[in-house]
Amino acid sequence: MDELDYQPNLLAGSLRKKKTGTIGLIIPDNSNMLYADISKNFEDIFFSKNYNIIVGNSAYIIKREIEHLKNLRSKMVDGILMIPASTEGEHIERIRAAGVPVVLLDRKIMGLEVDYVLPDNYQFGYIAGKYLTGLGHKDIGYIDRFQPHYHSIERKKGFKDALAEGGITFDDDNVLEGGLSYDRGAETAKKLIQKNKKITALFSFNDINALGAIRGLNDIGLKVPGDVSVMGIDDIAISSIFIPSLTTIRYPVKEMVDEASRILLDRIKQPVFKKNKEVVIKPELIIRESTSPITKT
Amino acid sequence: MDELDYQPNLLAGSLRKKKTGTIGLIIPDNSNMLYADISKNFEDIFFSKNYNIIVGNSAYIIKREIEHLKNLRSKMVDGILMIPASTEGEHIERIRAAGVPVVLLDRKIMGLEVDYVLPDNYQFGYIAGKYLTGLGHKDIGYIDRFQPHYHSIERKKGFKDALAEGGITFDDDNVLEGGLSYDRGAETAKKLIQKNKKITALFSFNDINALGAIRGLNDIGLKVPGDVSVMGIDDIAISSIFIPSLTTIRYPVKEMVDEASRILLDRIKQPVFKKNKEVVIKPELIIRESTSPITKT
DNA sequence: ATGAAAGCGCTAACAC
DNA sequence: GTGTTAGCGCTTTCAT
Repeated sequence: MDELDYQPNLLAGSLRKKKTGTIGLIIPDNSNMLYADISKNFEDIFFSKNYNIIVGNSAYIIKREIEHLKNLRSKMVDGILMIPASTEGEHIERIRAAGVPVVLLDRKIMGLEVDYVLPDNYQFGYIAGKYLTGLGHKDIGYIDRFQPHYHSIERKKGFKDALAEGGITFDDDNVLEGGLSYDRGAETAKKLIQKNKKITALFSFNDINALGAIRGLNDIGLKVPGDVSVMGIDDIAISSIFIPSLTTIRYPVKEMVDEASRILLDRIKQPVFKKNKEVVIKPELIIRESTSPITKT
Repeated sequence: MDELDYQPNLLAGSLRKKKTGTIGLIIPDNSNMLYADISKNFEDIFFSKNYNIIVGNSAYIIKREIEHLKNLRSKMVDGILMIPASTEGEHIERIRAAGVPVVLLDRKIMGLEVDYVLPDNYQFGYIAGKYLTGLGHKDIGYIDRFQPHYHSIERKKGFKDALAEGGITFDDDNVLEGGLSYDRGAETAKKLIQKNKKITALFSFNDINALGAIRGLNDIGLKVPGDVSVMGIDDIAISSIFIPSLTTIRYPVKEMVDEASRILLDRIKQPVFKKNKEVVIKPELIIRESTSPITKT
């Protein structure tokens, strides 16, 4: 009857049970180290709970995200975790209305009522501002996201408040929208310094960008941290490896993934939609080599 | 009959058609940038062909790999791509015998007859040897994989041959098994230099390790490439970003993924198992800042 | 052409 | 407790 190597057809069982034991994960881009890390952490947790994961990269393209969502729904996944590609929420609302639990990570979509797990964006800015002013820096360049968004606005607000507490007024002239990439970081850092030679520190929207800034400063003969201190946000793997290693604020990947997994698993067990959850997790300062007390006067 | 937002249940169709439109991907560790890149490339290709991907991280643990394979088979995936976790092949043979097309990437498992897509490991070593001797280096440190394996042995052979062509005999004393990680790279580079002060160049098993080596050399006051040239293998994202940027031999990710996808898709269409394929793809030298002509005499 | 029915391989419900 | 059957939602086949 069974010839030793039998494996049940889970498809049939799933059809019957209306549970597939697979969950969907949609991220913008697996070659972004932060997202790769998030994805790996998810996989670990759900593997231990006997779930499989279908991953999809949206590439920040809303059409791809929509298509992935459709596929996942048709494949009857038990739940979905996603980092949204845009500020559009209608398609997400739809799949949730169809009864599929959805937990969003990283970004909030205004007007969309689902479960969220977010980093404390205000704190990202606040911690950086406090730390840099504590080192004596007064003229601080700020590299903002290319198109300011909900989260970047929060970060800037926190930064501004920290400066104010140190008696320093945030100078809008020291802000440049330098995008998120390494190359744009290099470029933007140079521009900022040329614009204002008094700058002794730079705070960037993310680590990759900050690393680019260090390279850019090096290229015009400025030493980090000797001449200019640089810090970023995320604490991706490169940041500790880079020379100089980067002072940064750790994106709480593990905590966020744990929390999101817990919520999703709960929703799967208990599909009654009570009040949505919104969990916000505090980040943590990681001091390394790229920052130092002010030396110029 | 259909209230606007109907989505078909693909489970039912799959059960009938014996085609799920999902394929399995097993990699050792998605937080390794090379594998993250491979995984992203696969996802892109199969998305465009209307497949979904179930990913699993084996974490180099054979038990996990076996479990993932079981799951994938039970979920009736149409095919499987994997980077094997070990040199064990029995469980892979079994799933293939059950009629699931399997393509292995990166490593060969001796005695296992499946389709393979591999980088040309001999060339990795040969190209490095040629380039370094071409720069005039004669005393070259070699950081080998922790436990030498099929691929690392090939690499060393190529390196040796290149040196021989330059009239240099490969010195086994210049070899240390320094593992694959950044930290081990730093440690091993220091040991090598202390062992043989005449070393002017270092070749490492992979980029992460080579980057660690640069850090290690820096820490004992040696400049790269001024005092010692360093090169690696892979060309991961960090390598072009690092200061100094790393001379390396590009792991042909895109070409390999393209080829593996093509083979897998073929096998899915045409499940008759003819002769297995073994495709070997040539890597490419990427010259950057971490290497320079010899200066010492 | 269009429509009815059988069946994919399981699980849950039901009968014994 | 054990054995049988109905049915999950599709696709495919067969009959009209």
